Amino acid sequence: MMSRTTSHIVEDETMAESDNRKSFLISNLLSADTSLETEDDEEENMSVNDISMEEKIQNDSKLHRAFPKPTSTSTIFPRLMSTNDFSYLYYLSYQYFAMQMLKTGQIPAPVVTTKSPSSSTSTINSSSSCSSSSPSPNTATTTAATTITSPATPSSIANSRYQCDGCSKSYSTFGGLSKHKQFHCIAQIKKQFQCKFCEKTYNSLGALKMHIRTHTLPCKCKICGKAFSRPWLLQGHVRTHTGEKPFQCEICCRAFADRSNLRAHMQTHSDVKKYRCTKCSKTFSRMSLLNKHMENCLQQTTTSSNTDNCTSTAGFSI
DNA sequence: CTGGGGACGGGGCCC
DNA sequence: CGGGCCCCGTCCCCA
Repeated sequence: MMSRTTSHIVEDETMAESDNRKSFLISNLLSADTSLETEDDEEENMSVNDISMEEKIQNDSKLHRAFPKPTSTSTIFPRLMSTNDFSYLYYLSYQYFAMQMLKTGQIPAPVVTTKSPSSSTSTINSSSSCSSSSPSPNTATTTAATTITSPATPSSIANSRYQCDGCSKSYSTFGGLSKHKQFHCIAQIKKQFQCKFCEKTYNSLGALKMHIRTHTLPCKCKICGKAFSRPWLLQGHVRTHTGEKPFQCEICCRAFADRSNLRAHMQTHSDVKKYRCTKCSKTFSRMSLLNKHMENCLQQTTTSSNTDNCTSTAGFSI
């Protein structure tokens, strides 16, 4: 809930009055928010819509009565940092603040950072601020907590942009940046699924969890204690103890404990192997055999000043 | 050196 | 979302 002591907007009001004001703001601005929706969906073309939005805010007398102008940056920033559960007001206040910066030429603080997720009651919901269809403050998402890098020089104020620290794309509104980071920025999305044990990143949580198993090795053999990342790997290992070979060659009836090894074995029954050297057309049942062959083939071609065939193609074909 | 088997790793897909 | 499975691949060893 909003703190009475930290809010400059509702410090003299009851919470009921605050809710009424919130509803008033939202209902009066949803019409103007059409441009914001367009902006969020069309990330690269936002400047025109932003100007339209700013003009609407600036010229809306109802808005000014409900949301009085701050008098200086010293009164703006504490409110921005503490208005934690009313993201729509936060968005509007920041828009208003940006306009004042444009007008006065004042230099804003270098960095304005939202509260960290550790303080759950003070997390600013930036995602709902850019979603006009659901302005509820209860839809806060920690992924939308972002760092806002403000322009550093007075000359750049005129081109006030919010830059993504993941891919360096810039946006003219905080809402546009928030939505970009939450849904579109590959760098930001990948950051969410980065392995804590190594540098690998994944597009999904499931893939990351699967990878993490290669570090934690949760499957241990009861016989020898060796650990594996997946149960079926352990299952295959246990076969080395039991001697079980469930995969049988249909041609020679030889049995294997591993399906991949049976597949490799099946290559031995084929006249034309799967992996072929593009230099001499010799075929091999395994990639490793082809690689070994190509090393020798490369040496031969090196001596004959033809070094490009086997290595450049480095290929295999069926 | 070559060919083949054994053991294992890891990403992706499906249920 | 997690487990099972498939597929591709690598490394090592041996005949």
